[in-house]
Amino acid sequence: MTNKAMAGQQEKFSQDEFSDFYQGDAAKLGEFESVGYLIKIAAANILRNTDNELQPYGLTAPQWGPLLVLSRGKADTVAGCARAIEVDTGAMTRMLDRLEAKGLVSRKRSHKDRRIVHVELTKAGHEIVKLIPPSICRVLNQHLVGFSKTEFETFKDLLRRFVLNGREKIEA
Amino acid sequence: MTNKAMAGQQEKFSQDEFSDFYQGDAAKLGEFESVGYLIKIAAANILRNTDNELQPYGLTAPQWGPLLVLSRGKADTVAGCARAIEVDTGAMTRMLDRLEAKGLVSRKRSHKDRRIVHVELTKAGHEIVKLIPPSICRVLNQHLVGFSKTEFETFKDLLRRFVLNGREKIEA
DNA sequence: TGACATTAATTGTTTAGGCAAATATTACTA
DNA sequence: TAGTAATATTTGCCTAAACAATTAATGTCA
Repeated sequence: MTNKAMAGQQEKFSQDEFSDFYQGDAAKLGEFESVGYLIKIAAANILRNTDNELQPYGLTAPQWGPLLVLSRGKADTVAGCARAIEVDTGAMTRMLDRLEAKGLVSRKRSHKDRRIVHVELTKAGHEIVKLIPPSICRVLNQHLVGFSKTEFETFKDLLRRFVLNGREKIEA
Repeated sequence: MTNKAMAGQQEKFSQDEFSDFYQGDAAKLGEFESVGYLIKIAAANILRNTDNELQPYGLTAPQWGPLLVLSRGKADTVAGCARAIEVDTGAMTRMLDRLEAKGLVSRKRSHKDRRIVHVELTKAGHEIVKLIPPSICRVLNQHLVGFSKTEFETFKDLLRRFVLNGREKIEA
């Protein structure tokens, strides 16, 4: 593969490891040299393209998240959905308001624990959920045109590490 | 690899190139296997961490963009700033309202072309701009801990291609 | 048991962005 | 030159997310 494997013998000497990718005066922060900018733009583009894909179904991009979470049984409460998608519970309450207004989900208070509100897909919700994954896949595959399988795996690996690095900082 | 690669002999030698990274039923769309999800989370984390860094200066994360654009002379009008940051001109108008309210920028109508409103940094704006790049750099470097220089370059390359692929679709 | 902490859900307030419409001004072109 | 197209800015309306505060219910522990 890369010349990286060659350095494997030294390994722990991090011959190539670095910690000052960006320096104080950085003249390139708002450009294609900045991973921050690139990620921001990438996220915005995914959002727009997904919005376009889902528009025929009357859905916005952020709305597919809760629907899929519910349909896959990953959560069945407001707070559960919020955790699954990593958003505020307040944001989730209002997101579910909108989905409820569209007749896609329904809520009812739990009897066992009266703090909890159970959320479930309506019949219409179940119908629409089927249409979502193909749309998402189309968008993602489009963004990945020209990627090799190895590049795809590398990309995910780098993204995961990037995310986890940042997370430590948050919870510090 | 898969039986797909066998057909590669006919194609353009793209032995490893692929086009179905995600398939119709994809069970992993909201997880660490989805580049869409990863990018969304990455963007959100950058935003949060940058917010924390800039909070001492009374700035939010999205606000540093216009300030830097202005300070580097990349734009000096509302529409120019909007283009530089790739946001709506309506959003930029209101962003500049907020920055103006904080006394960081000022606006005045052009004499030559009376459609245009020129924007510039105030004295306070120039002061605060100096503090921004180090903060951004800290955040990005933190996210990149453990990356080798090659991985860093690879990461940017993949992100650029990912972005450009999606852009074609938008403008289609 | 009673005080205190935790959890769940909601609501208010703010920032932020997208899209569409309205207005004003300038550019282009037949 | 008249009429139309394009550009710049603003505003209205909507979605979305964060943070803080509130309310209600449940858990925990001395």
